[in-house]
Amino acid sequence: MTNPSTRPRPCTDPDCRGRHSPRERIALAVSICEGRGVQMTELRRRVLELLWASGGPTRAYQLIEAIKSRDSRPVGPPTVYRTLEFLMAQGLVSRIESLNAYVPCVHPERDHDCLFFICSGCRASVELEDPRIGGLLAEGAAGLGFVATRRMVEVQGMCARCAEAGAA
Amino acid sequence: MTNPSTRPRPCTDPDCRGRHSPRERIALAVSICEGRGVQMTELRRRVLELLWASGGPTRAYQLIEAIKSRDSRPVGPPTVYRTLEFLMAQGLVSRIESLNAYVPCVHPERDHDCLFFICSGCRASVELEDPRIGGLLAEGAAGLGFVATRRMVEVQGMCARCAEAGAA
DNA sequence: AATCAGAACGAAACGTTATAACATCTCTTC
DNA sequence: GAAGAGATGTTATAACGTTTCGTTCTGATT
Repeated sequence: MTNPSTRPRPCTDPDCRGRHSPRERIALAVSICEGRGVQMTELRRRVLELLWASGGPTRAYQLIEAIKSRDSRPVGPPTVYRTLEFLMAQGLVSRIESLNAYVPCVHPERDHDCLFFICSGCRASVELEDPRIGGLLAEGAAGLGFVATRRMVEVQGMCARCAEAGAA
Repeated sequence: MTNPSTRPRPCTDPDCRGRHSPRERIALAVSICEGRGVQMTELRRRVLELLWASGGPTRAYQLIEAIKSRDSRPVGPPTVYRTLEFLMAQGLVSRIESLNAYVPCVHPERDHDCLFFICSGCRASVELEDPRIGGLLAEGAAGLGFVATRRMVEVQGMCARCAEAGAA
C-alpha cells in the first residue's frame, strides 16, 4: 500500500474544467489500477501519456504513429485498440464517437458522464459533468422500460477563442 | 401549392414515440423539400424510403446493397453518402454516431434534438424529444462561451422487450 | 527451479466506413 | 444552343476497425 500522503488524490472541485497536470492524472490512473488489481502495463501507460500529451482528441492511428516514431516501437492496430479498450473499461479514457477519437478522462475516479464539447476550430474538447443530464436520460430510459448501459453526449461547435477569431 | 387539406400535417402529439406511417412521413418530407425549394429527387426519396422500411438504424453499405439488389441499380459509396448528407442537412435523417448508421427522423418538421435510445438486443432505436436536455446543454455551452452547432445524445442498452427476454 | 494458466502483446490479413478527384448528365436561363 | 448550377456516376484510395493465430510475459503452484 502506498503512503496516503503521496498517493494521488481525487479532484474535489466540481468546476475545475479539466485543469489538471497530466503527470498527476497519470499517477492517479496508476493508483486506480493498483487498487483494482489490474495491470497498468508499460504500453497502457504509454498510450495514456500520449493521450494526455496530445492536447486534444486523438485517433487510434495517430497513436500507432506516435509510438512507432517516438518510441521506435512498431505496434499494430490490434495492440492499440486493445489498449484503448482496456483504458476505456477502467474509465481512464473515453471515445468520442463523432470524431472516431479518444481522450483521457479527467476524472477517472468519479463515475462520470461522458459529456463533451468539441471545437471544430481547434479540435480541442472539453469534458463537463452535469448529473442533471444523466438524470433526464435515466428518466427517459425509465419511461421506455429501457436499461441503459452507456451514455454518449457530444456537442460540436466553436469554443470561445475560435468563435472570436473566426468571427473577426 | 398543394391543397392544404391534402398536405401532410406535422405531428402534434409530444408523446407519440415515433408511431407514424412511413408513407405519410415520406409525403411530409417531400412537402418540406417543396416548401424549401430543394429537390427531393428519385434517389433521395428512395434512400429515405429504404431507411423507413428498414426498421432500424441502417448502414451506408446496407443502403448500397439494397439499392443494387432491389432496384437493380448499382450506386457507389459517394452517391449514397452525398444523399445521406442532403437528407441530414434537411433534418430528414439523423446519423447515429455510435453505430455508424442512419435513421429517418420522426419529426423533421420540428427542430428536434437528436436523442436516441439504442437497443443492443434487437438493434432498434427510439428517438425521443426532451427540450430540457437541450436546455442543459445550452447552459453548459454558455458557461464555456461555446457556440454549439450540433448535439448528439445516444444511450445504448436494452429495450424492455429484449431485457425481459435476455433476463429469462 | 520447473510447470502451468491466464493475461498481455505482436503480426498478417482482412473487413468496413468514408472521401478525393474527376467525369457526366439534366435541367434552367439567357 | 451556350452557359451555369445542381445532381449523379466512376475509380481509386484513405481511414477506421476486427479476426485470427501465435508468442511472450507474469504470477501462482508444486
